Amino acid sequence: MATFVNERSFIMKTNQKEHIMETALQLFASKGYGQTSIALIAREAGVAQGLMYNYFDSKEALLLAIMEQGFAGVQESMAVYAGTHSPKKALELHVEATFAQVTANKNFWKLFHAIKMQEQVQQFLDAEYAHAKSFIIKTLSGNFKKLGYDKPTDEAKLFFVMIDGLVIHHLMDAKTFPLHTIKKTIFQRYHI
Amino acid sequence: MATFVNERSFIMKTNQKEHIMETALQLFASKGYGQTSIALIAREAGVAQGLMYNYFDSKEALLLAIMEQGFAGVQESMAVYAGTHSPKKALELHVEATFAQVTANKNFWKLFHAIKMQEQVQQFLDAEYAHAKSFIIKTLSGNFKKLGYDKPTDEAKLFFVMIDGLVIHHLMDAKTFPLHTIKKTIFQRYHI
Amino acid sequence: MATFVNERSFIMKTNQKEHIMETALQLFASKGYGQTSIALIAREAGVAQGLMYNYFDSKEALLLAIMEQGFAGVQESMAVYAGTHSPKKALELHVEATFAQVTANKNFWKLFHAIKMQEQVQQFLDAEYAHAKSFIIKTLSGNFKKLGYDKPTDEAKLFFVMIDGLVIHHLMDAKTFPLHTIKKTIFQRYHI
Amino acid sequence: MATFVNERSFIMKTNQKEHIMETALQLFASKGYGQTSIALIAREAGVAQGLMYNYFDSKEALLLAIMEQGFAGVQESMAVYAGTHSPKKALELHVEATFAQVTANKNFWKLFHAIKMQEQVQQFLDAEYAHAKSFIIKTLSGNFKKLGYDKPTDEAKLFFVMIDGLVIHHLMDAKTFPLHTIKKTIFQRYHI
DNA sequence: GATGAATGAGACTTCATTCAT
DNA sequence: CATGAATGAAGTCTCATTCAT
Repeated sequence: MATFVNERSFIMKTNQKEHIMETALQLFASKGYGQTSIALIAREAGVAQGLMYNYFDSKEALLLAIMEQGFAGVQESMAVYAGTHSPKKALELHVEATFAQVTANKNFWKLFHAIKMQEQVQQFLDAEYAHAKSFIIKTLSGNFKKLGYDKPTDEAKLFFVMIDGLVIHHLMDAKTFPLHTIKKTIFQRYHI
Repeated sequence: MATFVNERSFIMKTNQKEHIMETALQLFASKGYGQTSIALIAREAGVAQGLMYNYFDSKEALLLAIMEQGFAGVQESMAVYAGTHSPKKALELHVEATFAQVTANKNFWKLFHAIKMQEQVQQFLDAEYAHAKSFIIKTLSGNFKKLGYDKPTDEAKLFFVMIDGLVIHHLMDAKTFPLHTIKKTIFQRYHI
Repeated sequence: MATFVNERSFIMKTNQKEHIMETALQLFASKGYGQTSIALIAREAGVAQGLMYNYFDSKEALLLAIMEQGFAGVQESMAVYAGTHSPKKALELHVEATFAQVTANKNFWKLFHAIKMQEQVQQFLDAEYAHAKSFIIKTLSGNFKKLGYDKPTDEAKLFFVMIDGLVIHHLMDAKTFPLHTIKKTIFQRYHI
Repeated sequence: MATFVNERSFIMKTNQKEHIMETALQLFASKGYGQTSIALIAREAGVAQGLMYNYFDSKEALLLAIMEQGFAGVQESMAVYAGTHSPKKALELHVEATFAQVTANKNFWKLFHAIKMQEQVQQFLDAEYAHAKSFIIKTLSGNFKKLGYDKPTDEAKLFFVMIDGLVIHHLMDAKTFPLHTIKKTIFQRYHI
């Protein structure tokens, strides 16, 4: 009996925190971090303003928690195709995984791309992001080398910014930039 | 005499307005629009806070003026290669002109890319930006068609997001993403 | 059996109430009443926040309870030398008892002296404090009269504020104002 | 003409800042620092809340400014009797100057004594206060030595806490502890 | 045009207190 | 009795904007 109560209250707590994070993510993504007030998040989430501070030390800590959760998703997703593959298969999986990530997590990626250019925020993103970025480029570079490309690192960078650019424009205007249609053109270009 | 005085004050005014816009652009680009206060802009520009409102109705109007000035630069730059060219030359000129624009106007493009994902701002950007975007893609598409590409519109979109992605990453990390080195890889890929 | 359980729970309760009061006193004394939150007291005492309100109606009631407990100590201590003594012995005992009180109860006296000048708090202190103060002065005055002092009431007031001043400075800086060293000078001055 | 305007606006500015400080001092002294909100100060001073922050960086900075102004008064006052005097005259002047200070500046001294026991505030008081305290005790000690007292430093400390204790009680209850009546008893005691 | 003091709405945050469990 | 999640009022502070000079 007591166990049941504890479980339920644990679930409630978790849900409440999750609920706040989801509401905040949605608002941050659509209005921007700076334009989203704590008051609005609380109102939309249907909780009192003060409750936010039971779960997060500050508005910035809330943002950080959201970002970390999002990055955790990326790492999971990257782990999927980390195994040894043929270089072509690896390129294919990178694209597929990236698109799947973005599709499943649109709000997170909108927020991420909106925020990443602001110097002040880069500090706490850099630890996680710069590392992921250089890891991806190194991996891509290895694959392009195996495929006999002339300057594999430059090819990798170009591939990376192409995927990233496509994702960014897809997030802003999904109709004009549909991932799965343009993906075919990418695969043709790289003979995947 | 009076004419001279008027001219001088006109010049002063123009210079001061320009000076404020440049100061604001630099601060917006480095700290973000929301994190830059009118007080800071005035202090950095060496003018009184109230003076801003002689030139701009509001902080948002100041941003709008900066954006419009930036877009005017783009149109000028696009006009350069608007003439009839061979499709390859046209692609080359597009890349060159874009990179030249970005290099000459780093702060504007940093600000633009930082701001473009926020729904609220998109409204007044859309009029100018969406139009430019679709114009560029249409032009690129025409060139890819002339070059015999299979799906010229998708090729154009891919080309566009690739250039854009490269520019974005260059603005964030110029050392890892040098425009002129990676440009060569682009030209090779498209046989330019 | 039931009696035993009741006794135990009664003891627990008493101890817990005492424990909360002691924790609160220590925090009030070191951080100040206003700077000490209920949350902190509960955390330091190792109990739930809500539990406080089973024992005390409010934060102010907790303070009041602490103050009353402290004053009870004073009255006990004063009872010790309330008997008939020679006037010199009475003065001596007053000093000794005061210093013993302060030494045994540093936190309470720190809190008391930090709080006593705030008008708002004086209201509920006044009932207890003003009475004690005037009682002490009256008693001292009687002793100085017996000793043949010219203006015994003024002497009593001076004696009182001297002891009080010494205690206050001792509480703030015990090294510079050691009670037992300066006590000797007092005794010499009054030929005790 | 322009000079006149400048002068007047300078005076206005100065007055406004002074006016806020005086209002704040009065409220801090009567309600306590923690119990006095910025909103109340602004309301009492008849200005907007935001204006406070044109003159003071924070509520604490406002307190600091008030304290510094108060201490400046003390130093001025101490300079008056800093010259060479007979030791008796020096003691007399110390008492007179202290009482004059307190009488002229009741609110400041109420605030000071209410605040001085709070650990957190002591940090920025210590620089100014601890120095003044030890200077006064050293000076008094010199005088008591000249007068042939046995343990001049302990005498000085006792004298100091006696004056301080009297001031504190006078500030709380001026009727029971009138400075000028009790002063006579002090002077008799020390044969001044 | 130019100044900068003044405004006031609104942001983030804290915290005593309540209440369902 | 005990918990601690939840509340909501109130506090400090920021900042775009106005206006008298």
